[in-house]
Amino acid sequence: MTKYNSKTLDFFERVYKVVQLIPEGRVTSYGAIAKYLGASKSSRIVGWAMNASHNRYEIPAHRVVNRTGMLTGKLHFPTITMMQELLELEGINVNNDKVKDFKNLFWDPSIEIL
DNA sequence: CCGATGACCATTT
DNA sequence: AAAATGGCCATCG
Repeated sequence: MTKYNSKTLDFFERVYKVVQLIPEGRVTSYGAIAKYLGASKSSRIVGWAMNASHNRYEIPAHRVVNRTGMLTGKLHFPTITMMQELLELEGINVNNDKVKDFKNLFWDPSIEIL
């Protein structure tokens, strides 16, 4: 598949690490992850990392949404309904591709991780 | 090498 | 307050 530079791979792995730390029933945003990694302006690259996460480890990408709580990445899943189903399995209510109580369920790594 | 695109976000108008 | 614009950085044609 696509080849990546060692630097990029390092950044990707850091992203995966944070994503894997997200507790069940909680969600976070691309920007929050980028911020935690010290690259608050590189939220787009976090999205790329998630795109590449398919070939990497088992990443709970369904717990990562954009800052408004919308399931923007659901189109990249094997099936467009999988993301929502996975979230609902964890007790997260999804309405019209948006996470309900997103503000309350939001998990900020830079705050929750010491 | 250059221009366009993107699972985004913050600022400006 | 809603909509447009810019920035950011890696990937692709």
